[in-house]
Amino acid sequence: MFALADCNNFFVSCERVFQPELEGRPVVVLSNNDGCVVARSAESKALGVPMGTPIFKLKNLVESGRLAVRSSNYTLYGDLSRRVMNILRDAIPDMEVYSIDEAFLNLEGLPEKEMLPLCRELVKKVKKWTGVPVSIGIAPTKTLGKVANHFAKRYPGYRGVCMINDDAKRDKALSLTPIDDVWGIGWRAAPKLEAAGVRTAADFVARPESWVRGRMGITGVRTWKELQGFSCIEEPELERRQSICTSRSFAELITDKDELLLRVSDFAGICAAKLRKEHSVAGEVGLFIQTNRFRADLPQYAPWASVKMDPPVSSTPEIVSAASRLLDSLWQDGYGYKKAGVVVSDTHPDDEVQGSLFDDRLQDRERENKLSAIMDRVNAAAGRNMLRVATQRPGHYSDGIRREHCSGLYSTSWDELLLVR
DNA sequence: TCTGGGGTCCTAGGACCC
DNA sequence: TCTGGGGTCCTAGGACCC
Repeated sequence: MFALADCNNFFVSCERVFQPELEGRPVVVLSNNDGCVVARSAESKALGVPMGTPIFKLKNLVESGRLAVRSSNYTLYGDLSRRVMNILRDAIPDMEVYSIDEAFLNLEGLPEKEMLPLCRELVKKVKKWTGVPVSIGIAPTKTLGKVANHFAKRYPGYRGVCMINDDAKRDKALSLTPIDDVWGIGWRAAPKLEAAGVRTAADFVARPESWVRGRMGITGVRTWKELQGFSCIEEPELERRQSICTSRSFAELITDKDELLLRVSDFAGICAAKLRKEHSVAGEVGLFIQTNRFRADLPQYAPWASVKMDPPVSSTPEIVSAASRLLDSLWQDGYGYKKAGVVVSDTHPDDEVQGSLFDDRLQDRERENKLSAIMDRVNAAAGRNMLRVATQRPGHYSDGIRREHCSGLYSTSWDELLLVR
């Protein structure tokens, strides 16, 4: 059996921990650059605010004081997430952290009658120790755990925990679950299924496997089996990420190449530091730049390019310089750029790098790696970007990114305290 | 004026191998 | 004139997740 622990309205709950005046009010948290709604309190859902709404569409609600707004504060959310996960891990060490606000706990070996009391205790403990409300769904597969979790969240009678542990409960739950609420059924597949008469998860499992396979491929069949209690979604063994992307939208359109280079260099530097943090190197560096796709009145341009790195690298100078060369190749005058991103991919463990036969920069490379290691140490102690490549931007990473409703640095880390203005 | 960021997996088709 | 069969690897794009 799995237990899926999922924090309720996580970003909003984090804001409320330190701003209790937000309790009981409609609240939303916005995406980076204050673009659109990425988290809603129960009260704002009740107001009918859809997920992903661009904030300008909610102007009336905000200005009339009926809706409270916060910019996203990922330092805070990351901190609280870590605390919640530690409490869960303490109880069930065999845990897979699935995202910032949810984790699968493997309950194997635990007697079934102890599952519900243990999870109820966990819900109370997380709330008491961190202030974050969490719900838990218990079931024989991950997909059913999601279903159970929905019920735990929706109906207070469950007191935060719902368990699906026999056929009768499963059938009932499936017949009450709309098909588009099922984990693994996305916005493309759901309308097609509905058009074919599949309105609930129960309708879906009633179809033959071949029908599902023909329309949705192997992934659809997996969901179909999981809903019937046959576990087939494995824990990803990947410790190392296969790609790392750092991208942002900008508050203003950027028309100056040097200005964009500062941002792109900074994104590249962040990617390099992230790579080193997980002891990886990347065999490819990519860059995309984009104009504002919502401005139909302006010319559009959104190119992508990448370059192979042989041997694979993780040093800041090398990745920044690769990104800079890519920008040279992509840049076109006459456009206003709204967003850019650096992606490093084809990652390998840094102790398994194979030297290149034609590497004429071996010595430089060794020096740059040492330099990067020193940068990491200094920046860990003295604050992010204290040491940087000259084309990286000085100042705080949120400069040039809109954050007009940001909450305080309640849980805060040293580097943010140091760099905040 | 204002529309996020960061990932994974699957599939189909082409290039290439013997 | 005839012009196989069976593989792997890579890539781009689609779909999904939070």
